[in-house]
Amino acid sequence: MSAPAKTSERAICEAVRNLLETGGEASLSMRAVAQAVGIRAPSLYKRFKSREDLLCAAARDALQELAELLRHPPNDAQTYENLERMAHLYRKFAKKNPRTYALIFSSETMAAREDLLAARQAAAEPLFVLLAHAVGKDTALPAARLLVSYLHGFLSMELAKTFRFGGNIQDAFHFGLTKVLDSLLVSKKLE
Amino acid sequence: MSAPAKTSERAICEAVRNLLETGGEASLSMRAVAQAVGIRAPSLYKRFKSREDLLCAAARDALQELAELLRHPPNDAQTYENLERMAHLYRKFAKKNPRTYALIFSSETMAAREDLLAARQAAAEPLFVLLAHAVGKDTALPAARLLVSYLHGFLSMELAKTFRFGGNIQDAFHFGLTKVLDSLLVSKKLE
DNA sequence: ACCTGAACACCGTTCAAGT
DNA sequence: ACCTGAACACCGTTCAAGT
Repeated sequence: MSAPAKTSERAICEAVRNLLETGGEASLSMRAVAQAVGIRAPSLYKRFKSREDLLCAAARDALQELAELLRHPPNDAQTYENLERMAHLYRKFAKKNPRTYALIFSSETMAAREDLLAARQAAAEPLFVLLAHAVGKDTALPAARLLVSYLHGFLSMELAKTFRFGGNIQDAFHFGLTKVLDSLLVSKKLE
Repeated sequence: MSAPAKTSERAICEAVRNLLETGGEASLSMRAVAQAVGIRAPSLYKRFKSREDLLCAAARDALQELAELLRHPPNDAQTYENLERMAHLYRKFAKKNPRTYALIFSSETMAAREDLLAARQAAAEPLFVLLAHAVGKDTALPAARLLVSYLHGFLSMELAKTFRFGGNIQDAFHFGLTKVLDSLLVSKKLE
């Protein structure tokens, strides 16, 4: 006879993300996660083959949420404004889920995990499409790498509290974003 | 009678960095570090009050090395060329010490550690000085934040193997760097 | 002062046993 | 099929004892 499932993969991912944001990685023991969803640690291994697998599932969950967020820009606006808007949505997501955001990019856990690389790629897709349309296929790739590098770098440093000389951080973000977009879309913007 | 010191803080930091680069964070147990310098784990606590302290010391060590590397640009060159050169030195350091580089910026361990924030600031200082000279005091801060965000973001993604669509990565780095520097120094460059 | 072995509470993971 | 308690090897850390 089947023991009824007390939880679900979905609920576990949610619990992981909540625990992570509340208490940091240190609070993410298998026992703590299990308790949060009302089971015991060994049961988690029926659904995830290791702790790393569990964290990756939570990261994938967050990446899907991010992809969703970026998927539907209002397409009546200019390319430039759409890119600007997506950048601010990206920042908003990172600031709302700082530790999950760090998890997504924690190289040690995540590099070389095919599913996660694909999920990151999917999240970056709408941005890539906009850029391809704006700068042409030839430069779309390096252009995307510039924009994504700036976004990730800024957020990474902002969340790690590396910006310590005051000044308005929001303004600094917008300043850099404008420089990056301008440098990529100069000709486009003048049309 | 004093038991003679079998090792030094210096040697321990070196061992930590070697172990880290060789085997990743997983191989960085207190027992493994101790063994690498010929002592037992409890002795490490005479010098560092916790594992986190030990990792921070290694990170500080690496940051000092980076600061040294960036400290002496040939000042007969143009500001633009100096910035370009520093950016490539920064990338070279990160690629040579990928896991140590990740450690330096691992937010969870490192945020809010005053000594590390100061060390990061010291490493960024020469870059900041060059920019202040180039764009003026008013915009030096956001300009530095843009450049540093780009550098860190690009390296962070490159080391995490996030760039998966081929294309020459070195070229992409230079492409983005040129866009960033141009957008900041347009007027300067025309002089 | 610095080093050590023994011990503590904790962790990820396995496994045989229950329903 | 899913859940469980007991057990394993490991970990960071403490401490009393050695020199």
